[in-house]
Amino acid sequence: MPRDPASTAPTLEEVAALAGVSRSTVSRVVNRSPHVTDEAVLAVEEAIGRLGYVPNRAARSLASRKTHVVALVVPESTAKVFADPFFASVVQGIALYLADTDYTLNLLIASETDSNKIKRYLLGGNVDGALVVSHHSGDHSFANIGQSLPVVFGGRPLLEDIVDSYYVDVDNAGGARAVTQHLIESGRRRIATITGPLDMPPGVDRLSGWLSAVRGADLPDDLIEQADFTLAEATAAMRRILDRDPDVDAVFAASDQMAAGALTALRERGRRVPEDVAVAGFDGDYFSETSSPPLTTISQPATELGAKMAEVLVELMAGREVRRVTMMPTELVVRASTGS
Amino acid sequence: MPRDPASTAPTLEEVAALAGVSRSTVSRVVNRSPHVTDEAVLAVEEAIGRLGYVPNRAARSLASRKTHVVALVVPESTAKVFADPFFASVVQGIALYLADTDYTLNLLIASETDSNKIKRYLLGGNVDGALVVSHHSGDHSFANIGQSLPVVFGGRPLLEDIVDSYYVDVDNAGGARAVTQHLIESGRRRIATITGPLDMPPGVDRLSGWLSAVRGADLPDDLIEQADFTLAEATAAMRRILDRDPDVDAVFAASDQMAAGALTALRERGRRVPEDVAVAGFDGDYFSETSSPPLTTISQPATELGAKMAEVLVELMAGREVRRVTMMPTELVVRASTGS
DNA sequence: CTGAAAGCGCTAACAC
DNA sequence: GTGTTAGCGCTTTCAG
Repeated sequence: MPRDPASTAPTLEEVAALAGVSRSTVSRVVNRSPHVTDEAVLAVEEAIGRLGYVPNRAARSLASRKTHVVALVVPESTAKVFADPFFASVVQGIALYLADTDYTLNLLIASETDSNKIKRYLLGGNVDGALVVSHHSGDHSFANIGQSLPVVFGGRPLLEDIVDSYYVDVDNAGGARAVTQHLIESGRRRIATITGPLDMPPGVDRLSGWLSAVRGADLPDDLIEQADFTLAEATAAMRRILDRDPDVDAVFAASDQMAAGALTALRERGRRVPEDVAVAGFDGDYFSETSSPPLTTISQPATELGAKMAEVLVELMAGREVRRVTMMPTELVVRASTGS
Repeated sequence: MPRDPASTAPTLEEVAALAGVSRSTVSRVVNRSPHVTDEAVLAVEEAIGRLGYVPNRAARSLASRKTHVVALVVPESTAKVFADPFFASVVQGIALYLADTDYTLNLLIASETDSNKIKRYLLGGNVDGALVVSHHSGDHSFANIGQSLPVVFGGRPLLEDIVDSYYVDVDNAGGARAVTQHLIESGRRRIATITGPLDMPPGVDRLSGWLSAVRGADLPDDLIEQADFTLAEATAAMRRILDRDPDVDAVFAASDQMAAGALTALRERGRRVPEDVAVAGFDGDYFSETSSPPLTTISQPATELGAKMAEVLVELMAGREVRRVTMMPTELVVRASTGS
C-alpha cells in the first residue's frame, strides 16, 4: 500500500530551521519577493534543495485566498464531440500553456441538465478562473458567472448582446472568404456553399465569409444549402445543389467532414473533382488529408487558440487589462481538390 | 472587473450558525458521518441550501491531509490522438464518474521529454491518486510511481513484467475472436487480418484473438499484414493481401479506420463488399458507421471503461481491496459489410 | 530587510 | 450525538 506522502514532505518550517531564518523569509523567497538579501535567498534555496521541499498547495491557497486552479469547463454536448480533433488540440494548447505557469487545470464536464452544480463549484471559491470551451454551440450559458469570476470562452458567443464576455475565436469569416477567393481566382464561377447550422457562430460566420467573397466578385450568391457539419447531411445537401444547378463548378463546405460528404455525392453523380467541380472545406483536419482527392481547406490554429485562451485568462486573473476579443488567424491550405 | 468570489462565499461557520448547531456537526453532515440525528442533518442541509454553501477545498485538504484531487495523466503522444473518439469517451466516463464523488480531476499532459516534472508533481502530495490513459502505447512509464501513489492505467501494460500495476482494459482478444468467429459462421473460409503495430497491446491482442478463431476452425492463419491503425497503411496492407491471395473472402482489420482503408483497396481492385469479400473492423467508432457499406465491428464500452478506471482508483484510495486487472466486455455489432 | 503573530476554513480527537 | 479545542502549512500584516 502506498504510504502517505504528506507525512514525509518537508515543511516550510523545516526549511526555515535549516536555513537559519524565519518562516516569513522562506515564504518570501519561495514567492520571489524582491525584498530579501541575496545571502538569505541563497541559504533558503540551498535548504530547499537539500530537503526537496515542495510547497503545500492547500496551505498556500488557504492562506493566500487564491487557489491557483483554473477550471476547464466542457459542456457535455461538446464532450460528445470531444472527438473533434479541433477541440482536442484546443485542450492540449490550454494544458501546455498552463503547465508553464503554476496554475493547475481542473476538468469539468458540465451536464446540460445540471449546470448549476458547476456554477456553484466555480463560484464556491474553488478556482481562480475558468475556461469554457463551447466552440460549436456558442453557448455562453456560463456568461453571467463572468461577473464574479474571470472567464474566457473559446468561440464567440451566440448572442451578440453578451458582449461583455472575454473570448478567443478563429477568424471564421476571414478564412471562409479567403478560401472562396481562392476558388474564384482559380477560375470558378458557379460557386455553391454547404453551411453548418445557422444557429452556431461558426455556421453563420463561415457563410458570411463565403457571401462576402462571391458578392465581391459579382458572382451569384444563391447556391446555399444548409447541413449540420456531418458527412451524411452534407452528402444530401450536395445532391440538392446538383439538382438545383447542374452547372455548379465549385463548392465550399463549412467543414472538412462536410466537404468529404460533398465528394461522395459528386462521385455518385459522376462529377470529377477537381476537373468538373472544385471542392474546398474548412478546419484542416483529418478528413481533409485523407479524402481523395485531398482537400483544399482553411486550417485553424487550434493549439494556439487554446494557449491564447489560457494566456488571456492568466492576464485577467492577474488583474491586468486584456482585450475582450482575440481573433486567431487562419491559413489557406491548397490541395488537389481545387485544381492541379 | 470580477470581484473576489472568496469574500462572498459562505463558510461552514455561517452554516452552523444558521442551522443552530456547531461547526463539527456541519462538518459531519457534509462528510456523511452516520452519527448525526436526522433532525440535525435536515437543519444543516436546509442551511446549506439557503446559503449555497460549498466547502472550501483548500481548508478541507489542509485539515484532512487529503487533496481530494486525482490526476488524469495523458501522455502527449496520446494527446495527439486525443481526437481518438475512444479516448474522448474514456475521459468523459472518468469525468462523469468523478463528478458524483467529491474528487476533482486534474488534467496533466505529460510531455515525453520531461515526464519527471509530472512525476514530481504527482509525488509532491498534490493529488491522492492518478489515472493514466496510455491506451494505445501501453506505455507504463509511470508504473513505478504506483508504489507511492494509487495509480490506475487504461489499457494493459506493454511489458508483462509490470504485473503489479492496476489497470482496466477492453477485452481485445475476446472481441477479435468473436468478430472473426462471425466471419467464419457466415461461411467465409479464406480470412485475412490487418493488424495494428505489434508493439502495442491492442495490436497484439487483437491479432491473437483472430488467430485463436481461425485456428479453432482449422482455417489457414497465414494471411497477416501489419499496419499502424491508420487508413493509409491499411489500404496498402489490403493490397498486399490481395496480391498474396486473390481468393481471400474476408478480412478482419484491427480498427475501423483500417477497415475503411481495406474498403478503399477492395474497391480499387473491383471487389464487392460483402459479396466478394466480407470486411470487419474493431472499435465501433465513427468510421464503422459512415463507411459504405457500414462496418461490422466490435464496439468498445469506452465510457464504461473510463468510469471503471475511476471507480477502481477511488476504491484504491479508500484503501479497499481491488482486483489489479479489470476486463471490460465488448459487443459484436453486425452491419452490411459482412453480409446482407 | 526580517521576525512575530494571527489567522485562512476545515477536520479530528476528545470530552461531554 | 454534539460541542470544544487544537491545529493542518502557509501568507500576511505589523513591528522592529
